[in-house]
Amino acid sequence: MRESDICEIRNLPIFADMAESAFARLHRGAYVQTFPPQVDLFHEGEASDFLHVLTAGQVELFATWNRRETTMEIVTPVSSFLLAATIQDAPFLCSARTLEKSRVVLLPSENVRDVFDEDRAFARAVVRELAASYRGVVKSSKNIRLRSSIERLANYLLRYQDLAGGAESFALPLEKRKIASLLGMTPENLSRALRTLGEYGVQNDGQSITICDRGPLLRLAKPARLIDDPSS
Amino acid sequence: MRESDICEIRNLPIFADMAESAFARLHRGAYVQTFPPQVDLFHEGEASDFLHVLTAGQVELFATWNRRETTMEIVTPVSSFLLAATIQDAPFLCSARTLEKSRVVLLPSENVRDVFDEDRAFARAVVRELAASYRGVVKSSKNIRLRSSIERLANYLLRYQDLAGGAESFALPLEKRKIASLLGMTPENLSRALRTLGEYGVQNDGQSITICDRGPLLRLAKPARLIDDPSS
DNA sequence: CTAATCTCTTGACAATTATCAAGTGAACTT
DNA sequence: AAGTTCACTTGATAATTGTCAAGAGATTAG
Repeated sequence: MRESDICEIRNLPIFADMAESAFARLHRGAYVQTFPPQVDLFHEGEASDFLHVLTAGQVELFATWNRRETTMEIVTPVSSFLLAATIQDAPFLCSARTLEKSRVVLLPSENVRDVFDEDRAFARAVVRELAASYRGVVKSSKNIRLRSSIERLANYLLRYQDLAGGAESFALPLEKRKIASLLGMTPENLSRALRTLGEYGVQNDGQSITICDRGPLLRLAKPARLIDDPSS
Repeated sequence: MRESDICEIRNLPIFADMAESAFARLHRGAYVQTFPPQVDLFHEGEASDFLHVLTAGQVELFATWNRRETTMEIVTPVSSFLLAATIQDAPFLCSARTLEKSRVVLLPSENVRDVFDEDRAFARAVVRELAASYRGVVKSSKNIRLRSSIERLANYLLRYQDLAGGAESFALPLEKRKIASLLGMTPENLSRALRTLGEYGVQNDGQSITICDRGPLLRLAKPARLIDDPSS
């Protein structure tokens, strides 16, 4: 593992506060891999021998059943993923593939479990990270259960406008078919929903979205802190 | 807090391995409450000052948005709930109400966070419990995203037949409208789905379900370890 | 440059799911 | 015992969502 990779992940909340010696034990035997786009990293059901940290690129976590597939989450740098499977030493519930050229740091799961017992700061950070992930999935579940697809889309657009600094126009961060899958709908349905949102002040051209007036969209979306705010 | 309550929760995996002194610090200032059925315990958005442990009865965790409501989980004894909110010191994402007369042990959240830092066995148990909860929500999310309502119902029935020891006939563990809400469907829809399952060997009379032949139902439900097995 | 591939869009249609209204039967209240 | 309430069921209908097919436009490979 190169010095630059070590530095990069060291600043993550999950590693930031731990002792240097514990961090060294954690990344002993770790390695880094670079993948081209559209590569499968692992498949659901496999054993999770490494905690993964994405340092560059984009990774999709998806699940399959009966020839159906759904996007569970998009991982963006710099963040860890698969913490729960690592802790439990249990098989992955999701599969993963790169969407862009990606760089992944792999920390042996055994190290994670060992150092968890030895370093309090790390233990605290791990449990906080896990609690945050848990709350993230619960929010996503509420989103799917309580809202129709057009309501989910409206909230998605508002969130990404905020992330884009509130600019009237911004680019969608993903292919539309991935957005559709993430929102639990078909690409056809997404296409039609975007047209319908024209009546609510949303203009769409390719990957570009323009929201001329947030008012109508907000009245439709009714964003709620306990569903849409990632920090609460 | 009475001696019997202390014993009861002490045997939970989350408390079983910790030192006696740590356990004592944990339940200092704890108390126990008994609630009649249909009582609201707390509402989403409120601060989580206590880790809850249900020792008797049944509690529903539900979420609301825009006058809609959905059941997120049914808590059965003996188990803890609200661990993630406790750890993060963050507001509840769900509301809770009793479905039966229930007994709840309340452990101050501050104690949980403090003892987490002091007792390794407890820290390990907390993180494992949280990881298990996380994986539970992910499975539930896969269930909702990848399956139609009748497929979810078919899997639900098969699971409860197993829990009932595999007997041909067994009683539903909840009111049908709660089952409907848990499965993300309306009561009307559940009623019709149960009729449809008649073609798959399911007989229903009130709270009683009889599955004369699991074959057809299994072919419809296609249960998967990574969605339906709570232990994997 | 051309052909092939792929995403996105649109239309027609089908399946799924929800809503509204009414009726039945059981449990509970007075 | 009679009345009330409530869960559940059923029918009719509407809304939502998915499927299939075809075509436009962009990108990529040769």
